[in-house]
This record gives sequence, C-alpha cells and structure tokens, in this order.
Amino acid sequence: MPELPEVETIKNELSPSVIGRKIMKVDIVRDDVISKPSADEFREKVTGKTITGITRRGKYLFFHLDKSDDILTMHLKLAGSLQLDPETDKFTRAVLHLDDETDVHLKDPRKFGRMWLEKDESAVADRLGPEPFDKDFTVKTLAEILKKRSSPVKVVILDQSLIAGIGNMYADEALFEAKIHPARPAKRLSPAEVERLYDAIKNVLRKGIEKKGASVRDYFRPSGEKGEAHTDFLVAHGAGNSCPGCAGKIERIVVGGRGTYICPRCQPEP
DNA sequence: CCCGGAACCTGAAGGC
DNA sequence: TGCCTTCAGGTTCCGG
Repeated sequence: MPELPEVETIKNELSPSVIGRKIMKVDIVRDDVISKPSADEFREKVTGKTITGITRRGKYLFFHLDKSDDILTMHLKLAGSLQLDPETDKFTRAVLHLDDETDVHLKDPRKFGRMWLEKDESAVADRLGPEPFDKDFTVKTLAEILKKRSSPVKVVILDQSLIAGIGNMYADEALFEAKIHPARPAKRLSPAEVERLYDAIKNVLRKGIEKKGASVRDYFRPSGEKGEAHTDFLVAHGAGNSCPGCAGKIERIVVGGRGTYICPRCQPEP
C-alpha cells in the first residue's frame, strides 16, 4: 500500500532508469486509468516527450516533461505499483515505452491508481498539508493542527490536507510508538504526547524509507522486489501477536472506519 | 463545519 | 472442494 515511504522509494528507484529518457509510446490498457484529459489526448501530449525528473508530494508523483506545459501526475492509491520491464499480466493497466527499450508498467490489481496531466504541481500540492520532513513541519505545527480538532487523533493525522503522506499502516505504527490510543480526541493530547507523536511520525516514516517501503500486500518496488519495512512493524496488521512492549496481545479495532491495530495496554483508552 | 458512510475494485484468506 | 464473508486501503463525494 503506497504511503509516503513507498512512493518515495518508487521515486528514488525509478529516477535513474527514466530521467533523460524519451517516451516513445504509451499503451493504455484501460482508458479509465487516465483521469484527464481523454486517453487519446493524454497519449498525444506525452508521446515524444523526455522525462526530466520525478518529484513527490505526499503520495503523489510528478513526472516532469521537457518542452511541455504538462506534468504527468500519478496516484497509486491502494495497490498500484510502477515496475521496470516486468511481465505483462492481467494487472498491467498502462505502459510507458522509453527510447532505450525500457518499459514502465503501471500495475494495479484494484484499478484505483490513476495518471493524468496537470499544468502545475501546485494544483495538487496546494491541497496538501506540510511534508513531514520539511523544515516547516515542527512540533508546534503539529500541536496547532491537533488542538483545533476533536476528531480521533488517527483521523487527523491521516487527513492529507493537514499532513501529507501518512497512511493507515504508518499511522498505527506512529501512534503505538507514541503510546497514544488512536481514538483519543486530537485536541486532548498533552504537550508531551504531541511531542512523542511528532517524533514517532518522523521515525516510522524515516525507517520506512530506509527499508524501501512495506510490502504487506500489493506493494512492489520498480525492480519487482518487495520492501522490507513491514518486518519492523510492531502493531500494523499484527492482530493476535504479542506486544513487543508488554505481555498484551495486539488487537484490531476500527477508528474512523479504518482497520486499526493497537496494544490495548500500551495505548490505553481515553 | 463536522462526521460517518458509500463508492470505487478485486484478490487473498479464513470460515463452514 | 467450493461458496460466502471479510479484509485491505486512498480519496472523493454525498447526506445528515
């Protein structure tokens, strides 16, 4: 499931193979993988363009094109991956054929992933909260975000318009590390808890990037390999496991409609 | 404004 | 063996 560490890994590992390469041909297996403009217009505007760089904001990827007004933008949603020269299979939704014979496949078992054209990165980025690793994301920033909200703290940190990049797995890991129950109203966290959460968010995301992302299910790196970050997960998807911090058992609950993993002893209810 | 829930999809895994 | 249910999960939209 691509969250910030997975999308960052894809950007880092795809860049050396695609930067400076020209897109010779675009195969679109299903038209609805292109959100805008039409599949035909997309093909026309992208074909023949050279990729000058890839950037990431939150969980979005931007492929910058030479001599173009358009930025090829992607969101992999729940299960999408970008793979270099894989076998074509029933999950291949689109292929970018590059001028050195490299093929970049968008694979996506669940068909949620999309690519489209934007004139400007800010059309997407302006709707997102700060990047967790930007200088302007401080403990104070997080405290300001949390203190206005009575929603469960987990719902708040998953809100991309407030903080960009955190998804379900890393939210659970961060809240466990900070020893905060995910259903706690955000505004009721103490200053010490806010600080623990701040450190935990950066820590779990940093470790996720170091381990090249978490392959709990559908995530693959551009090489087709899995990431290793999930092997360090302490609670996410670990119902029934023993808590690493106490004798308790990890439980699955639902918070904000999302499957949520906690240690009920280390993360006591409000 | 806030919140909950549905919709979008389908494969894997577990229960019976 | 096979059918049925549950779970996974990011974003957007709709209704209360």
